[in-house]
Amino acid sequence: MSIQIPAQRYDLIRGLIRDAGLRATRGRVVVYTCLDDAAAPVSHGELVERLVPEGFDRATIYRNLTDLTQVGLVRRIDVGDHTWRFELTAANDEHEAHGAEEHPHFVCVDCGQVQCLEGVKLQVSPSGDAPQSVQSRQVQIHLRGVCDQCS
Amino acid sequence: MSIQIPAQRYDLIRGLIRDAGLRATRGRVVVYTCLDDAAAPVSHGELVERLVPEGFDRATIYRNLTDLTQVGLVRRIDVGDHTWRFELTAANDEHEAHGAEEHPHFVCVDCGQVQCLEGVKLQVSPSGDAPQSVQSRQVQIHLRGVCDQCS
DNA sequence: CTCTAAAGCGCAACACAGTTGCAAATGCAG
DNA sequence: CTGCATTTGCAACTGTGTTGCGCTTTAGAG
Repeated sequence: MSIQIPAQRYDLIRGLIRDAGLRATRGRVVVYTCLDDAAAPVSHGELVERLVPEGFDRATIYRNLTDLTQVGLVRRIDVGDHTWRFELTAANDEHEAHGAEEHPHFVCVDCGQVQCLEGVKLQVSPSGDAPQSVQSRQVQIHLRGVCDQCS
Repeated sequence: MSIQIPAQRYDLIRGLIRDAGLRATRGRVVVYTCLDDAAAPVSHGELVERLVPEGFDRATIYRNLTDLTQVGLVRRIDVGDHTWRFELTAANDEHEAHGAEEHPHFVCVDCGQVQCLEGVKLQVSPSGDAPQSVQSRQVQIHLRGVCDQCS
């Protein structure tokens, strides 16, 4: 099973990568495509399994993932099993539309799905020893548990 | 700086470990004591750094941590940096430093330091779309931001 | 189209937390 | 005190993540 990408889609993705400020190499387009096709966040190991037989290198896949992460096309998460998983940020563009206020993210430790929680707020006791950044809500809030589908 | 534990405290901890169903070896008492003394969850690596010079072995420390975790004296958490951290469970914490329930942890995205947050609670709106595990508080809560020292 | 500097690639090796097999040492029940 | 199951120390290994370096490719200028 080799990697076949329709020319139109290839060029579209190529454009996304170049717009982000990276050179659009075949490796990057293929990595991006794999993430796009995946239903759930993908680990480096899974991509290696899939792409090394196609002639791509472990290190290249790794660097492409981190490069794409650095320019913001991809998000890197750790669902608790000590392996990084990657997913397109574009696919979850609603994140940006949520408005300025920081909302918590729920990560399923089983399937890795990330979900935004609008109805969950922090309640910081004034007497607390919490850092400034917590008190001023300048923090990312991650809840790790099992999602309804996986439980 | 060597490990000195007052006889009274040593025997107390020894008793806790034996009550939990484990043999109270010196290594286990020392590991437990270190966790008890720590203000924040401790990683295996940190304990190794601390205890190997005292003559303890990496593997022994590792196994003691997992043993203590298995019998419920210790809780193992993963704040997303690919290292396990260990802290005493509230049930047997004489210091009252930790509340009864599982508390949120603050992770500095700069220096990596982890801190326990006692005065921070979740507030889940009943109308929300939050998963069951969130509503029943069966989740680990992580706040990621910059700590006071790093800001 | 051709050329070139910079960016990216492949290889191989390393880093690092976590984990295990096994013989020797030790806690503890009786 | 003794026997023996548990625990330890050592050393080696796994799997994921990471990097140095010389070669190749990309993208843009000419």
